[in-house]
Amino acid sequence: MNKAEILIIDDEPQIQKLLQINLESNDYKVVQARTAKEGILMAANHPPDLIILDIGLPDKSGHEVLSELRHWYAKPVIILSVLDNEKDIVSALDTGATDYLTKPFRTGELLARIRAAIRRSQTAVNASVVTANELEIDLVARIVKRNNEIVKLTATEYNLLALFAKNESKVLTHQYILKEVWGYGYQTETQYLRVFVGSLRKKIEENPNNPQHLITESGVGYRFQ
Amino acid sequence: MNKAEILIIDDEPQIQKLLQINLESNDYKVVQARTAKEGILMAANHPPDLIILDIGLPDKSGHEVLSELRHWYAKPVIILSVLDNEKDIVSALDTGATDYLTKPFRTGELLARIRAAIRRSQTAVNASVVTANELEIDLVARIVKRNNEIVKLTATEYNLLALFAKNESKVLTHQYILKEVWGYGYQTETQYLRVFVGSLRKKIEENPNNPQHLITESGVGYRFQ
DNA sequence: CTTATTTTTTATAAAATCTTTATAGAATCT
DNA sequence: AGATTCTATAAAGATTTTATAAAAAATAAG
Repeated sequence: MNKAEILIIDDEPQIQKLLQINLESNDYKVVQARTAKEGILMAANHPPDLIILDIGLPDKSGHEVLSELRHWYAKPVIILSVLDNEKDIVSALDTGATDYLTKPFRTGELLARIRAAIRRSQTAVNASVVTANELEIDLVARIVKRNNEIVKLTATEYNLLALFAKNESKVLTHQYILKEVWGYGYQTETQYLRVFVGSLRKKIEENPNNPQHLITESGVGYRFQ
Repeated sequence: MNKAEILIIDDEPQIQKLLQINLESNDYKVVQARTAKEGILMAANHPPDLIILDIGLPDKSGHEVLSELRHWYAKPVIILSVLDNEKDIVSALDTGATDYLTKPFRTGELLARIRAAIRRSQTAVNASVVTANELEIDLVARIVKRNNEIVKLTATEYNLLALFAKNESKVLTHQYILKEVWGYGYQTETQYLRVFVGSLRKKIEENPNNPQHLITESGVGYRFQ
């Protein structure tokens, strides 16, 4: 397989250097931009396999860059931010960020998230069957199996799980989930979500009190892995 | 049912070993070949239920092997490749590959795809007789037997059951069923469906109150198994 | 033309699912 | 540490969906 190409949009030289060294030693091809304008231009000229985007850029906020990118760029965008600000995170994810990390971050974690994001973007398109350990979700047949046995799910439970499966290991915000599963206008009914995540966990988790698949991201949403 | 037999054509010993262990522990019988020539010979002498074919073989490209196989071998062929190359994928699928996976692959996913492929090849279009335990549905002769006795069905009942049989273990939505059996414009007549599913159950189920074949998927549709 | 069969409608009881409320516990913030 | 917000869970109530019988209408058969 060819080296995956990663574009880093960040104005801090230390971060740039750190990322470059780590990514290159992990066999990624690295391309760098220091401003929003430069980054967008580079992404447009030669679309990379993944973009790492800093929120605090000199010329334009990362949010704006993201929303601009998302008009035509479908591959993963991972957000970096010095702020551990919930509103910021939620807004970024809602705009279409694949993942987010707060500085300072652990390099190992970043690499893992990059791997996960790239893997997903490669298999997502044509994979009709999503598997996660003992779980198997067939998005065409609309059937969920656990240890090869069919799990009986209600329509809403299935829709919810399918949404998670399509966005494996990506944090989905409450708002986004509610909009996708219940429809526009239900975005404030967070309690629905809690109830249904609860019943899903009872059906798909080994131990629902210590979920391994449906992970709570407090204040933000949920993540499926 | 007998163990399904899988032929692996791959020259990398690690992959061979990995596949062998995983497949055998999932109750498949595994046969192995290390070259294209050997693989074709083995497939011809004793046709397996599925072939896993590596694209990068020492003596001949997997594409050639595939096209040669397809002259007489109709069962699933899953391609493995180190290249995540769209042109390659398209070309393989066009030559008749059932599925395509890039190395490194997740074992769970491969197993799921194998299951899906085998299931499809057993029931899909090419099968004119679908059997489910004591039931036998001959789609060419339009005859349904239960414990070897002919079941008398009306035209609509038969059309409905045939649709289910062609889509075994797949959830079909009300809308879809209505469109297929009654035609475009009947998609809201869900009650028809209930009535006919009811009468079908009386004819094909051991105990119509606890159906084993025609399963209700509340809020969505029905599933035949 | 009459009768039998099949399909469509209507009505209603039962089952399943979804929504809402209440409350206790966990996580996060100040 | 204490206050506040967020999360999990159970359970009651409301709503939707499903199953079934049976009548009415349409179609086919004799």
